[in-house]
Amino acid sequence: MLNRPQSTINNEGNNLNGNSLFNLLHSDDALRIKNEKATSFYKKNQPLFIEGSYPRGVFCIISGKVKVFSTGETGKEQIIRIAGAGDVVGFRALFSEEPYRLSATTLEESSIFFIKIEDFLELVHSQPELLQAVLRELSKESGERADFIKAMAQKTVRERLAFVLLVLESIYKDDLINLSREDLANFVGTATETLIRLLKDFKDENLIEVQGRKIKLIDVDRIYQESGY
Amino acid sequence: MLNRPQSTINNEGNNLNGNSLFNLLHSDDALRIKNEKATSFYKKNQPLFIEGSYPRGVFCIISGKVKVFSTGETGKEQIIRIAGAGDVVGFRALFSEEPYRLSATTLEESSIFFIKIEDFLELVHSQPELLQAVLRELSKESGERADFIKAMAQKTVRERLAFVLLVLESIYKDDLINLSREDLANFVGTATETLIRLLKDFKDENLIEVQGRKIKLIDVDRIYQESGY
DNA sequence: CGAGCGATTGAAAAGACTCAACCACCGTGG
DNA sequence: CCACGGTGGTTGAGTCTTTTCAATCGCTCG
Repeated sequence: MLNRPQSTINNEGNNLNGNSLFNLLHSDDALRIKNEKATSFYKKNQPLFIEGSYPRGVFCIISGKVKVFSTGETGKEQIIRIAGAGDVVGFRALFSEEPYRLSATTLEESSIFFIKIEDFLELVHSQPELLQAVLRELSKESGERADFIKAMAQKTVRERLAFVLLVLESIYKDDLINLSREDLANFVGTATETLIRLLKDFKDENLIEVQGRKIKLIDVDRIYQESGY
Repeated sequence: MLNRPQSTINNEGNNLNGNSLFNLLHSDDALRIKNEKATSFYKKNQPLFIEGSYPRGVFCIISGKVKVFSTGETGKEQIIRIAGAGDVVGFRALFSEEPYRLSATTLEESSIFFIKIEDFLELVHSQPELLQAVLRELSKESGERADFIKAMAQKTVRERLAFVLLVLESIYKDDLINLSREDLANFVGTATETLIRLLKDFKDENLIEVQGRKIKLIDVDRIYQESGY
């Protein structure tokens, strides 16, 4: 069996075990009670935070999807991560004493609970497992980003698309991948037109099926091969 | 005055204040005594650690330069970071319970002290400031890497070269930048030939001066403009 | 129905890479 | 002391991927 990059860029890997950041936060009783009220519903395309502003807390995604991105000088977004249910977003900036470098926006209706910065930091410093989880998550993120840098520098657009499709599959799980062509292009790091042409190639080669804007992976093994890993 | 990206990719910013990871480690008396013996001299091109192996500790660079990189399927290296005196290398993997994703190799004769993983972790968990520094450093690294991803995806090679030259200047400080053309290309994320041609352009435009393999920045402000930030 | 946005296609241009050859420098060994 | 070989640096030319720009299409919404 191929060793697919399921734990890369997104952090699905952690969601399965109880020690993930999300699970530790979510299973905290006091916090949960507090958060019965703190859980909010977000419509599509609502921002959680914006590049340059200062962090006020962390966001735990109960359901829905969020894109985390940075906007270039030309206005083009580079998506760094797509987060889904069980992911925690926006905790990096809490420790760096800097404003956010990235923005986060919902991609679909989402249910998200918010933990205030004071509460979060207090928890982190009072629960060793939580601290451990934060350190692990941060480290993992940093490592994955190094891989991403290499991919951007050395891989072709086609290879990156294959890779991104696999990552997205692990985030969308049973659902079909459902992203605008532009967002998909901004994740792969290419022009929208190039992305569309490559998607068509993939379809012609029976690697994927396309249903409107939705994408279904047909031949995962071959897509993996195409990703060049 | 332009706001140059001095604190990006490398971590020079921290070296000036006493709370940097390096300073906290270096000023720890017990550790320092222990490390009188643990400080080693490395020749040029000696590896500190290699992608895929398991971490045994962290490396504090007293003097010299180290490249941190990942090797692609084709054998081409992508340099993620160049570390110099006052930098700490190899601590990310300690917290992620993974093998190293990156390799590190000296670029010149270096003097480096090594802290064993047990000692390091014990210190981190007994000294709040040190923990704080680790969290800050990890966060900063992750944020910088997000920027790097965007640069790779959206900027031209020329812009990236300008940017990398500024970063390198902050690492080489008073010295001239002294890297092989290949390493420079692998940092910028381009082919060696392309890099050489662009360097020539920069020279013709009086942005830099070239002395053998060494590079001197002449017009920093204009280089900054060229970087597209 | 018309406006507007996202998706798609085509054609041309540009940026960057590859390949191949050549040069320059340097240390080695005869 | 000098020829030799090797490595890193440089140049040229051709190719290819990817981008850009322009135009069209299809659909939804007011």
